[in-house]
Amino acid sequence: MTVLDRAEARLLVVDDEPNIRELLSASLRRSGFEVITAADGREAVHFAERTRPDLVVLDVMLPDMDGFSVAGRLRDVNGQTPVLFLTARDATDDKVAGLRVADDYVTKPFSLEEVVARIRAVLRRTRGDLDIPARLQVGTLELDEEAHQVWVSGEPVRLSPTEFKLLHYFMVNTGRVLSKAQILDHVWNYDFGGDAGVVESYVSYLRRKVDVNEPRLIHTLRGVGYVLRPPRDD
Amino acid sequence: MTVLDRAEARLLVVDDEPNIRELLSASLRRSGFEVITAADGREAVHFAERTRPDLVVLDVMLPDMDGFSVAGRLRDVNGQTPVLFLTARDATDDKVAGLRVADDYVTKPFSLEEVVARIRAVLRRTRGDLDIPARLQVGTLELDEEAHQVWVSGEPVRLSPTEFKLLHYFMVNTGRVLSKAQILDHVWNYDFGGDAGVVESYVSYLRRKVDVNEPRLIHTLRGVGYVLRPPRDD
DNA sequence: TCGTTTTCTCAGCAAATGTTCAGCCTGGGC
DNA sequence: GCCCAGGCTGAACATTTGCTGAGAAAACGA
Repeated sequence: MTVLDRAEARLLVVDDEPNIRELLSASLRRSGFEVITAADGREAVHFAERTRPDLVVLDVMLPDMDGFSVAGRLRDVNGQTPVLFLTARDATDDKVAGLRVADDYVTKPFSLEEVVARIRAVLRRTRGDLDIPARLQVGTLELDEEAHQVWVSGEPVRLSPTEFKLLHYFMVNTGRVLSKAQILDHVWNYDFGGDAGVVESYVSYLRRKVDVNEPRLIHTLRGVGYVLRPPRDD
Repeated sequence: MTVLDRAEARLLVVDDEPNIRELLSASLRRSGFEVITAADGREAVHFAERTRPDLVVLDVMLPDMDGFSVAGRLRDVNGQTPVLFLTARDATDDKVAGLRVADDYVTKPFSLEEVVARIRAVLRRTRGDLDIPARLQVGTLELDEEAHQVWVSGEPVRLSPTEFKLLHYFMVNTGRVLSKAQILDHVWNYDFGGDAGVVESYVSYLRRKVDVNEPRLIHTLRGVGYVLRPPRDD
């Protein structure tokens, strides 16, 4: 993902499952964030005190204390740190009880695209962060993250959620080659079991809906992957 | 969720339950207010002296002193700070009598929409705050918050309380995508246990009553949520 | 109190979306 | 030019999502 000279923001990732923690922190670092991790609530509060993160990604279910208490403590310690909750898809009770205090939340299993998008959205809202653009543009292609809308040469285009996420991933990585495996890892949920064939299907859908004019923007690199290239430097 | 350059007003939120305090302060901040919190009467008076809030949201039942005494003290200290009381639904007579001291009150469990609306109304009344519009308009849709009335192409429409709150939430967030969870969290009481199905029902009711003309204003974004979009940029 | 309004749930239907796959196409090495 | 692995795409199928009408239950008002 985007590589920046300086970190966009400092994040604290809190989850007791090492897999998830690693998955998230690696991916978020690649997206340009500075990342600190914690495995439980106690650790989270401790690190938050010392490092003053700009945002906390917090699993609702932790071994020592539930996420809401942690969020409360964090806010006691560190003013109005925004919190993005991670929660199981069917955690109905939790939602009712506490998710409203969250600035946003993502259900497990999530896709990395989704988490990054939510983090950016929250930072944009809570800090009015203008370094994080809500609107992307490549050639005649425009994408508004907040309005969840896409235009081709000014004409609105309807995309399904997956199509939208895929296009967004391409646009954030304009000019960078993305392998099918990489795309699968970022755009699809981390528990997706299928093979890279889906990616081909969705690239096909996208081209039909979004890449209709010459010069083409989405290019195939045989044996390597795909690139979204702006016009003129093909 | 409106993002503002400056805070609309400074609020002091007083409640001994941490959950409620967090819920309110997170949500009010998201609505553009600057928020200070206090857990009991003593703290409330102390903070009010120092920070001079524009309005105090005050739970009637506090561990150290009852809300009315607190309100009295606040007024001794800080002129005529308006107060919005929070009270249990089954308020007995003495309480109701006391509530006449309040500029307004909201019963628990409340919906965030309701609290924000009341706060705005009180600020409008007591400060003549013109930054806070009482009338919203989107396309041929008009909503008067104060008169609690809605017109479609100039024709008045009868809405139930929930329908009204939902429409208001849509209109305040024109152009912004709202997920069903988000809608549930803001428009329904915080103790609502049901699922997002109700939202679908109420959107259906609303469309039938207020979104009868082309072009449609309320759009469904499958898998994402709903948007109220003004005509012409679909 | 009784009738009316409102809220909420639910199930059946329709439509959109996600996934797989087989057959065809194509670029590039030989 | 021939071949073939890799890529493309239409079709089929499964799954998910959203819409709506009907009705039970609760709240409200006279």
